[in-house]
Amino acid sequence: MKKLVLIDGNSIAYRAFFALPLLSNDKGQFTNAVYGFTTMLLKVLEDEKPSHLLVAFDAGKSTFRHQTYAAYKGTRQKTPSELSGQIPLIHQVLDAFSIKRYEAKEYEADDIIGTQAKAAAKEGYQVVVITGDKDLLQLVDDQIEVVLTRKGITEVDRYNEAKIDERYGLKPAQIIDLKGLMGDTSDNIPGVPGVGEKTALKLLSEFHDVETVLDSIDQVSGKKLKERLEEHKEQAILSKKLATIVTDAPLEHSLSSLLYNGYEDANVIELFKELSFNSLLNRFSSDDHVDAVEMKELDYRIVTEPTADYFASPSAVVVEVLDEHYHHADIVGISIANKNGVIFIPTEKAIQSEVFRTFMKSDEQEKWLFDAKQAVVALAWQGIELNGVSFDLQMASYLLDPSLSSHEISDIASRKGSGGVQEDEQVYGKGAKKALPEQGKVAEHLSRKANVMFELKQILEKELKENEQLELLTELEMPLSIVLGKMEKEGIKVDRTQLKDMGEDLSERLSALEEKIHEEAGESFNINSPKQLGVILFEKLGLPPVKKTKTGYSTSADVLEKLSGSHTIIESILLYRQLGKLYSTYIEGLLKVADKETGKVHTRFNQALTQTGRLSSTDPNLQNIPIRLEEGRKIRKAFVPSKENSVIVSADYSQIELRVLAHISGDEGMKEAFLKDMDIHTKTAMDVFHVTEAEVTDSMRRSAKAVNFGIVYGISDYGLSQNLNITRKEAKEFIDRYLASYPKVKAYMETVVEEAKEKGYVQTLLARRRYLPELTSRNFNMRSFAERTAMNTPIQGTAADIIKRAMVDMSAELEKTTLTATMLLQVHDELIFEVDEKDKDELMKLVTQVMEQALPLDVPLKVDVSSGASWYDAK
DNA sequence: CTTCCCACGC
DNA sequence: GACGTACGTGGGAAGT
Repeated sequence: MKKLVLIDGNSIAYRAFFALPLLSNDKGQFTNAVYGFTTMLLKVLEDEKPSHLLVAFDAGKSTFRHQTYAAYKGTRQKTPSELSGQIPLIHQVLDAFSIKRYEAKEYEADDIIGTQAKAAAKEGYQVVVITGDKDLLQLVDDQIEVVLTRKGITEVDRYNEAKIDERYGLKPAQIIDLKGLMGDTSDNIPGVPGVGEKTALKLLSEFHDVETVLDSIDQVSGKKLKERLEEHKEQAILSKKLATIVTDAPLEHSLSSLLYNGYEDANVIELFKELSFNSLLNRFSSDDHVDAVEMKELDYRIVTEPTADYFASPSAVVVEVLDEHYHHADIVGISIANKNGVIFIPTEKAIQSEVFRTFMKSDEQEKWLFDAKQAVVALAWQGIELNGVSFDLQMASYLLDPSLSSHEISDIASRKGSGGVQEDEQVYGKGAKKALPEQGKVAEHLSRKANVMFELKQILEKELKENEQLELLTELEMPLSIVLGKMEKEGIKVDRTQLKDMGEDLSERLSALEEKIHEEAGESFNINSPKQLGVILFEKLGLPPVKKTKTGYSTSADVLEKLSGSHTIIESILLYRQLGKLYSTYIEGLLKVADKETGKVHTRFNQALTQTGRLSSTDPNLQNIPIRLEEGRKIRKAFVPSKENSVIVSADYSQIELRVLAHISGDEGMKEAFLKDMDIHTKTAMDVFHVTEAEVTDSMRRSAKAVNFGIVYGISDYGLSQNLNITRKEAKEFIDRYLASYPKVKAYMETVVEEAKEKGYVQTLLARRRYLPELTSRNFNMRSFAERTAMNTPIQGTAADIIKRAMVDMSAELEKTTLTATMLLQVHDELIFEVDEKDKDELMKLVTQVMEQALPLDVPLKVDVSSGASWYDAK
């Protein structure tokens, strides 16, 4: 299908200019309209996938309309110079995208579009017009659609004939009659005074068009209206003529010349850099479109018998693991780049090579990697030790800006202008189609990666230094990744038999419950389907729907809890959900990933993902094993020591975030709580409600706890109101009282937002950064969210820094001692170990000491530690 | 294969 | 006053 997209250049530029704040690049050029136009353009290319494309511009000067009607566009304000200066830049963007643009002296963009649209439709094309100008709706027919910007530039409405009928009750051709009657102030088209949209639509529904209206004035109801129509007859005809888009303007190009063949990435990247469109560069480079970056020749050698002269210090080393589940995964191959050149070694040859193994093991031979943890773990499973990692490109990229969606080598490369590396997805494919290409292609791809890493290391290291983040990388995250790698490889043992037993019990109870629920509902249905459940509850049983989701009734737990008591089915459903979750996610889920022989699960900690600096855990996620409800907590009984005579030890920080807040803000009241080791929620209740410790009621403590919780996670007054089931106003008052009780916390909250606005980012005690461009957003929500994030991230992020440092320290301590103890897991503020019983007491003492001393604050850090035969018992 | 809803942890 | 509201991972349903 041939598809022509016509873009109204001036109209979109104009919209973009007013929709976005007045941005400028480092050369002082204003770029907001260019930016908005470009985002729209990218969206159109992606959504519409045009085979033919044209952007039309107004030539400016005098068109036939001015000659017809001198006052045409007479009231329009002169285009602001900040915008007109951007038009040539928009032209440059189009040139970079190899998109044809056009302007004609005597005609407006509308007329070019009208002419082109009708001509193309005649040839059988599907046509889409992109504009902000409603006038163009008149072009719509069964082959032509008009996409109108609604608010800003991203929100659009798509008009076909049906949609126009729905909106106006008119045929597309009647749009000009509408304009003829009501006029258009922005173009200074007069229309008939006193006739607005309502009256015009009424007249048109009765008489169809301007001419018929004017011929039938005597039939029009309303004396005043009759007079006006009579008086402004000619003006109405003229107005209609002005609003009519020309569809037979002379065009100097053929339709086939609008054929769109895509663009050269390099051209676009170059221009985006010039314009400082960094965010687009990111998005752009992660897109998998059209032509690949042109590649320079790279000299590399496939080596099957590595000799010492191929290795040097430092070397960039690529250890390619195709499966993201890198435990037990095959290594595709290895590439090494250094001063002696670039080589590729097939995996089996590398594993057999003594000289390679020695090189990898050596502490002295410096190696730069991308995701060192993955390499360490994958190699360890192959019996190869990796030491001497002195730079990790992925970690570096993450620390420089955790918000970037990709820290892939190819993306970092194109971001930094190095190019020359294909996306992994382009080389290997994705999903079911993922496969290994011939060795030559793999060798080249890996070699290019290694080669570019050599260059990128210098660039990112320099940026880290400028940010004073190099130490964070080399002294914290990189040592930590080695520690995490060991923990992942070690794994934690789950008792499969116990899980199966629990599973059988659950499964029986679930069947019984299912039967009961179907009985209570009076029919059988899928309880796991929110859609079906909603119909049963709110239609069949007639319960009041409390909340709606985008797609129907909400059946979430908090909704059901509000309904509990109104029908016995509710409680059954809540229990069914609870048990169902346990069964599918935790019993089945864990059994699926537990090694059949060893019973161990080997999670992967993602160290380069969260915006706050925390870790995350996948396959399985061991950071969300149930604890709150006893039923679920029992799952933890299945997590047991892997060795004989050993126990599980759990050590968790008590209130680490609030301690960090007390330290950062320096608030005396809050510090006092921790210096005196008081219960923080009780202390908060005392301070907020101005009562003595003895007077604090359960409800007061619960509210205080919810506010403390809110502070730690950066929730809004709305979030707090939901938590406490109170009104938003009450929640806000509560927060205000809290801040009044802790004045330095209030001051901190204010200054941190101010500073973040100035600098563009917030940071933790150990210089972890998070950029918050939304702080200057005009959208209240986005701005508020950014403000809460600014307050919260230094707190949560510093807590993450602290436990990370404790892990690195603890690992070093364990290596120094003869304790038979292994670190197994981290759950944000908790560390889990396995230890021989004889060393239990010593380990508990050591871990407490290390964790409490990890980072000295103005208040003490407190660690609760306990042990038991399973994770459940270590409480 | 993707999106939505829901639920678990900190 | 509207806006739609901590960070993650994963399972099942349902729509493409």
